[in-house]
Amino acid sequence: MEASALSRRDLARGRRGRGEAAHKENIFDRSRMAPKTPIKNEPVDLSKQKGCTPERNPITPVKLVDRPQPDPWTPTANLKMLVSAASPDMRDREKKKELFRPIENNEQSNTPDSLQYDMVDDNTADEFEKQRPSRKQKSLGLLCQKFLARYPSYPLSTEKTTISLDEVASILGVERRRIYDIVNVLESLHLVSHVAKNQYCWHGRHNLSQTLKALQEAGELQYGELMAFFQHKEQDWEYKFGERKKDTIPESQDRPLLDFPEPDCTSASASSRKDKSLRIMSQKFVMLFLVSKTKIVTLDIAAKILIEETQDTVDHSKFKTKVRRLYDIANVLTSLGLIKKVHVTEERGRKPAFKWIGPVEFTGKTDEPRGHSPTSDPLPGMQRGACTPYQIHTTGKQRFTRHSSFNVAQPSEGTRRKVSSEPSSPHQKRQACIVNSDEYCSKMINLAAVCRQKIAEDNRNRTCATKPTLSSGKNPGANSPLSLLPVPGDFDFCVNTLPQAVFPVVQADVPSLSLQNGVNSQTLHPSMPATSETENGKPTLLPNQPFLCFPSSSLFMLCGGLQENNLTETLPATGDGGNKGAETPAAVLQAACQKRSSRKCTSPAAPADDEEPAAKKQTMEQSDVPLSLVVPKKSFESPKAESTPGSGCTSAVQLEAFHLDLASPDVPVAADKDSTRPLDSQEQEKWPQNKDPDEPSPGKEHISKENASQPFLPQYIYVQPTAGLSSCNFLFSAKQASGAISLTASQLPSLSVPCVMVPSAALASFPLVCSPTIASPVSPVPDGSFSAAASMNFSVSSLASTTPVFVGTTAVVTPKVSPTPSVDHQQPTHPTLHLSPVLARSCTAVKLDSPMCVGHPVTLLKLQQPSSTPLTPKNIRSACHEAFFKTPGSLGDPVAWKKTEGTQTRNASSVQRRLEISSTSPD
DNA sequence: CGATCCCGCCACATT
DNA sequence: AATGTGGCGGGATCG
Repeated sequence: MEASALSRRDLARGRRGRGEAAHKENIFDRSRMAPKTPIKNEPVDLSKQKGCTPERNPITPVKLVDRPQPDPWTPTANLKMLVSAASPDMRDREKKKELFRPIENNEQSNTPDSLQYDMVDDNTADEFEKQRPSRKQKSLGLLCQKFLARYPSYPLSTEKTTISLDEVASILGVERRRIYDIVNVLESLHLVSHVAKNQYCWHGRHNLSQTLKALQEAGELQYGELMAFFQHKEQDWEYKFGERKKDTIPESQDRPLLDFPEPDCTSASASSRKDKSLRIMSQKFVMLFLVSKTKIVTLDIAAKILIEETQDTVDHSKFKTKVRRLYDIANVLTSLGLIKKVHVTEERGRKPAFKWIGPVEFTGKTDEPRGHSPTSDPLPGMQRGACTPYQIHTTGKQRFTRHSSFNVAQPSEGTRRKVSSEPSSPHQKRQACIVNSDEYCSKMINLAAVCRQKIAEDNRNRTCATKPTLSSGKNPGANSPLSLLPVPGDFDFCVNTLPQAVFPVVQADVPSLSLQNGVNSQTLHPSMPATSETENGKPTLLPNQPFLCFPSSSLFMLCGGLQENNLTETLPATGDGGNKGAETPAAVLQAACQKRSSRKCTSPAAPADDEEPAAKKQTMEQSDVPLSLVVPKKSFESPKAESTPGSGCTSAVQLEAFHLDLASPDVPVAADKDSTRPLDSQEQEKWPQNKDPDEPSPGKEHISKENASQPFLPQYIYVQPTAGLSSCNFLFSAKQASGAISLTASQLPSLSVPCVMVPSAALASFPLVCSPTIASPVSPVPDGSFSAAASMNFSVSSLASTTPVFVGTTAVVTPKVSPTPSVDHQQPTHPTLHLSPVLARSCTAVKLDSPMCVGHPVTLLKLQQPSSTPLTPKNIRSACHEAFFKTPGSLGDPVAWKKTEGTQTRNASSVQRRLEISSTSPD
């Protein structure tokens, strides 16, 4: 009866026609149950639907769980009954919830809803009409509130509440589909976990802080990387990358990286859909908030970011779709009280945005790998690095096993998960994945924006380093590819040369130059394997080659010059700073770097650091501009469309590409280089490229060739590790520093190019490390993780410095050696960067195998700090961090990577993949 | 009219 | 093949 009535109404309203048929799912037909209550839910009348006559009886066996049949609605009848019974209660809740709602916009909507609800009962159909109408009542946010109302925020650990989707759907009177929307978001925050088919386990908010923290960390890292990537991308890469990426990325990596490596199950294989999943989007979205200083994220920005694609412009439709999804997510988050809707008025106008109103404490998180961070973590243990997230469950309370936390955790994942009871649900896979590398673009964007803001502020505040960046002009000398690194003097980065080569910098203190020098000095030996490792599988470092490691952010810097361009584009919109153009990039870089470095490094170690960081922080905070995230419009994207769909992001790919190159020199590399060149070229040219093209490693060769061919070559190639890999990023300077070259030439032509590895995770924390050369090629270690860790460690320890370095390609830093190289990073004076003294202090060469890198063992120079921390590979959490991003597997085996092979890029962003797929459809 | 976002088709994943 | 999941976007509502 009612149903029909309802349906009519609906129809009348014009609801979408589709409906008619629809309702397959479970709609509750409460109608039958209680005629009168139209209930909030909508009454969909199933009856008509599809032919079935629902009315048949609602009562049917409920499918609650099973839902044997297609006609769900009927089955649910039972539920309905329940519902009906409950309905009053429900209503109350709802009302209450509404109250809750405030979170969001609060006020507004409530009343109506509630009223309506009430009305419903009383009135009949007529009223119904009234009632039902509003969409609000049906809104996902309201639904979510209802949903949440059913479960305690902090359930006793003992009791594990299982949630039956069908049941809930029926109770709430909605289709199951809607419940999925809610649950997916909740799952991304670990409030629930998917236990089995239709079954979810309610965890409540116990882990929320941990989760958020993890997300924050992940977000930072990722972004950082992205940023770096971004730059690259923008610069040259775009196109090239795009292509490469395509190649590489797609397949292999995809998401695997982060995604879900779930603990056990996951094998990673499947994931197809999941990538996109709302779950992931949700996490990313949350990350945006967490990394945003302002805590405000506009929808469009978020959408852009989340559209990994990179596609620029891309489809408008896509954008729209993304936005729709974001609304869905936002509604749930709002219901959770984590965000609220706000409007940001920007240049362009007023834009819808959401502000994070949830806990931020963890924000402070430290991520540092190193030690436990100071920050207060709620959860003990967790924090360390990436691990934390995982732990979440474990940590204390929890019983819930099932789900996974972020993928990241690989480590234990399995264990944990299983723990729970679960049978195994196939579904396990799904866990939330944290972002992956994919989104570089988006991240980049964000980061850029953020950085930009920061920078701007920073600039204001401090002058020091900032600007230099891009301006390319700054140090010509510096320009050298590596030079970048050096720039900063303080920065952390250390350069070391290998035994042979040494970077003056390091030792000297000032490094800035060192890079350059280092470069020069370095010798490469022909060997090269470094790059080549890829091929082998093991990476070896080149002995002589210099390496630089720095935080991804740093990388950013490196690209700086390039970036600028890009950045500029991207950033433009933002108003804050004003920094747009050149500065921006730099700023960004700085910011990025700083942050990280500061955090990580922060520590006390470097005096200087404190200052700066603080300043930065301040700035950051201040900057709050909501917009921070604002992304430029698509600027970044546009250009390249051609390249590939995925082009934008490529970071991950790059790495692979990189590897590939080594392996097979041909192609890709060149391309990259080309692309790169442009940027740097100017400055770079100066440098002579000494390298020889001839020899050595393929990769190098390419480079060298290019160099040769082109004088400028300055570029770096950045490889992002993205996914799995370790998080290392490599930068290669296309051209080396002249000096390096020279040396090289004689010795190692092949290698001449310096590489920079940056572990993403690690990076974050520390500045850079450059090792000019590495000593032995170590075999790739099994523990890739370690390597990463190791690197990190050292870096961390050593680097106390906070300051980020900027490297602008162009501007970059001056080579100048600063007087106080080491220590004061900060001196205002420095033009650009500061080196961290620490680094300078001692760099030891360490060999790391970086897993990331493909395993080849790279030797990093370690800086010893005063305290030298041992680098054991493992120890560091940095490793964890890495892991965080990566899948375990990746970490572990370098080899695997290779296998991955072709892909190389695990990095590739899933997005890209998708894109590609779509367009191409690889699969 | 733009912002929101409900609704449910339909494809993919899993069983 | 059935069913669970959930991407996706049309188009209805809201403001």
